[in-house]
Amino acid sequence: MSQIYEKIARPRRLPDEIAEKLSNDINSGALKAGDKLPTEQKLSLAFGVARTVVREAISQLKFEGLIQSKQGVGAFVTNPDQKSVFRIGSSCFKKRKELAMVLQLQTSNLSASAALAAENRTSEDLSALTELHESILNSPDPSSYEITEALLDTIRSFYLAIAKASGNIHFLEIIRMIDTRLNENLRSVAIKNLMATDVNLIRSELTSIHEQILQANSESSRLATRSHFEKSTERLLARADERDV
Amino acid sequence: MSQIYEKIARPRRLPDEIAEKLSNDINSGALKAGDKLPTEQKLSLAFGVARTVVREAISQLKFEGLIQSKQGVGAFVTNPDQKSVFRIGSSCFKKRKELAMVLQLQTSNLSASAALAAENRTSEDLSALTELHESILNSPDPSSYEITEALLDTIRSFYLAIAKASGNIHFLEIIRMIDTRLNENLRSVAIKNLMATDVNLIRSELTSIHEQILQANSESSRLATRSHFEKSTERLLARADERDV
DNA sequence: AAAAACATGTTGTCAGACAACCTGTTCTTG
DNA sequence: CAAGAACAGGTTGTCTGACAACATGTTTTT
Repeated sequence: MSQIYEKIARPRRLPDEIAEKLSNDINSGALKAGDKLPTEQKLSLAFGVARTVVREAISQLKFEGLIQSKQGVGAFVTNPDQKSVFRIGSSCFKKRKELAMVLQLQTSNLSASAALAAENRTSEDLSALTELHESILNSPDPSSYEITEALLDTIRSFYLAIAKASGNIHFLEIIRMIDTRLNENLRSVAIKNLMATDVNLIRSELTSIHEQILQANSESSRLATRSHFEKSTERLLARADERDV
Repeated sequence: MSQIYEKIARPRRLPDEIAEKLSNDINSGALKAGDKLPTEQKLSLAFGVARTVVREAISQLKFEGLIQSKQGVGAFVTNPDQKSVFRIGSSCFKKRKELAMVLQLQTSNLSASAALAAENRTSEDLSALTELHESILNSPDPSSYEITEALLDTIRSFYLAIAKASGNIHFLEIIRMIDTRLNENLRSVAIKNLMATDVNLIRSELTSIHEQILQANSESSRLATRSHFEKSTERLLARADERDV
């Protein structure tokens, strides 16, 4: 969020590529639950890589819960309800409809966080929220790209502060994860969208959220947050409709 | 859900052990964001295992987003806000308060799913929901452990059917994941709790959810689901208070 | 002084070997 | 003949050593 010029274009490693191919085969149904994977030797031959590479790939998928392996027998695709992690793939930001699903998820979790925050917020949470809120109110109107970028990050921090104030670590973690993925895939769209929006509208929506959490009004916090996110989603999707995404 | 006698006591593999140790060091703060991990050679020496084992462990943590590595330089702990997966560890079911957090998360996501389900349900979704609902209504009252077990699984399937009917794959996946973890860690408590509860109460709550989704009433579905889950949580926590968890 | 070459350390990949384990087959033994 | 033991083959788990690819700091050359 703070550092700039990061994360661009790291070269893909072989294990990652293979893990993705296997993962796709599983998700696409080419490999069904209970199926036995080809042996590591066959896979390494088929992909033309060393067995260690295949093993690292399988190790990742085991960690994710997609695969279980038994020594001396083989590796098997597990039932989908044995997955032990939740992740959002990069492919989920391609189409407008898929993007909408991710935003629905974020909306749901942040609304619930806001409701909990109204009940559980500590004084540190409150001062953090207030500080970010003031910063948003006092920020210059988005004219340049850079200014808008800073505003966006402040708003994102405000969201995360709500998640933290909920007192529920799981909400913080999942919201943070989704925020990260959204930022990775949609940052430029979000910024352009923000530049084309009436910022005072957003300010008033966020003020309402802040106000309700401040007053420890759980249900109102939930509704204000949901309302804000649903509007934000509409704005973003309208924008995403026109262009790159 | 259907198969019995599973999942007990598989021997831990070395990479998993090492991944967990490193993961703990990161979560406990012994390794902070930006820190450089010891080299693979030093780690393999320190743990007394081969470098391939260390590499598999690191590969898992990279996959999780906890670590980034640069060829020729080293491996580094990433900021917590770069994690690309969401997972709930087994430690989150130990204490009553931690369990409550997991249940809050499930409540939030299932409520949102129900609201979406009321809008997006297909006819297949409806028949699946109706069938499960009828099955719950007609189920014998929980007397024996086995009967209660079957009822619990039917109710769980009903929840998952709601998630599926939302039409949002992410809700289905995260709800399924949480359900799996809850079932792994709390199944026996949940069954005993169900045996000690007035099942007609639960039946009427679920009927209300079913009814509202059937009538495509989004907000009522949301509220009915939240209400049901909050009551369920209370019942379960009261029970968990007394005993094993 | 700047650029090129080199040295060193680290991760990424490769190849081969053996250990641990599972399964089915064959052999032994009662 | 049947039950158990021994064996054989295949697969995953671990180990070892080597080299390639890359980054960084040092030395040498121009």
